Amino acid sequence: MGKKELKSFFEDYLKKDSLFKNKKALQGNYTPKSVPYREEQIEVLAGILAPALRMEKPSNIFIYGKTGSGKTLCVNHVADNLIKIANEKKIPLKIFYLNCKMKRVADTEYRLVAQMSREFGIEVPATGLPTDEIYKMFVNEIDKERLLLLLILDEIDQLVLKTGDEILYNMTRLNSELKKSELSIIGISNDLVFTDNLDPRVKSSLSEEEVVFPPYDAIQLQKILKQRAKIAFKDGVLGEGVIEKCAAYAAREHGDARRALELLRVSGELVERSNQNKINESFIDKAEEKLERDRILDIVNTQPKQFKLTLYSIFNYTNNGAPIFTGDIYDFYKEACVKTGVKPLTQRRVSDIIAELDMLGIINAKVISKGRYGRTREIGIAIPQSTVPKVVDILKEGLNI
DNA sequence: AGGTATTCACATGAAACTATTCTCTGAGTTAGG
DNA sequence: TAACTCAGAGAATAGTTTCATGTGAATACCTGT
Repeated sequence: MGKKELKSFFEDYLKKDSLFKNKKALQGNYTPKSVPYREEQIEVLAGILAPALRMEKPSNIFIYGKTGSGKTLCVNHVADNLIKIANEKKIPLKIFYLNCKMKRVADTEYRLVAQMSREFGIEVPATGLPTDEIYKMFVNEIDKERLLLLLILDEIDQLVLKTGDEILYNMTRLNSELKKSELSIIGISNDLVFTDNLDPRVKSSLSEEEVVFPPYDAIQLQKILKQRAKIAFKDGVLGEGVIEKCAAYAAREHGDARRALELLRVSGELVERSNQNKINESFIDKAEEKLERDRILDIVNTQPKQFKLTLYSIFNYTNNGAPIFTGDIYDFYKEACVKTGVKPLTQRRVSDIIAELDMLGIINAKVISKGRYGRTREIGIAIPQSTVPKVVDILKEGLNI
């Protein structure tokens, strides 16, 4: 694009009306005024937490539900209202929201407590102190005066997966160390069977109350989408059947409302970019493709070198149609290491890396037994053919091949 | 033929190690009184 | 003597290695017919 055309491109862009009235309504962190189809859960939550306003410690709560079923949204909704009232009535209530999946923020015991301490204005170093030391600091700080603490731990299953369940035991035990203040925990989990392999002591004290968020069905998703679309888009932009299709796609994926909204937003963006002014069904397919491609490219881009090398080996090792096994990949990988001057990892480690790549959904790696010929993983590529070349390019670039 | 014992090629687990980043502590050093 | 510097000990964390144990089913090997 030449200089002149570029200028007129931007000018044209400005002249064009946007399809969007308020794009924020379709973005992940948007908080709508009401949460449809979750009245029941909100009511239950409110009921459990309400004693906080009388300075009585609310029960610990455990919340289950698949991704995009409105867990976080509802909890925050209730928490916001609660804290508003508490502030009005001058009740010493504090609510923390921590997402345990956030890398380098709250994904270990130390960091969790450190993060909470920071919210209280205590300077805590990122490392160097023993964990019980910062526990002590935290306890001292919150126990200075009477205080009710509500700790919302989002994606708590990830935390336990990484660090074990004693962390939860410690958290629940904190109450016995606190003289004046009290602490309640709200755990949010995507994993429905998460508590099954939890220490029974932890389990019973943590899930005094349980709230389940069932997935939305297609009809409910439609209503939600309509509500948001009304805020987000200008009138007459949405074509026939668009909402329905978005809802159907998301319903297929265990009723993930977040995904449905994302789909709608990206469709809108694609339409805008192609200089049209109406969203029709075909754009939803394109949007889904784009979302998926972006997700993959993003994952691939952010992997560490050894993961990239392993992935490169998987994409480049061909056995003309025959199934591919861990051993094959490891051999290829070792050669690739020699070529790129990287010190090869042990097979043990590469095996783990393959398992992790499988978890990320880039490859399929199924453990199979070949009988007399051993037990291994059968590896296949799990991304659409059309994105493979692009991924290989990224890998080559990242590895200087 | 039917049954069971082996065996392969890794998977899976646990522990220990390496390297980096950061704190704390106490010994040694410095500079001002 | 107070303030400063700096090395050494300890922590947390991420990524790995080492060592040990587990495992599903195709084959090898029996056994009795």
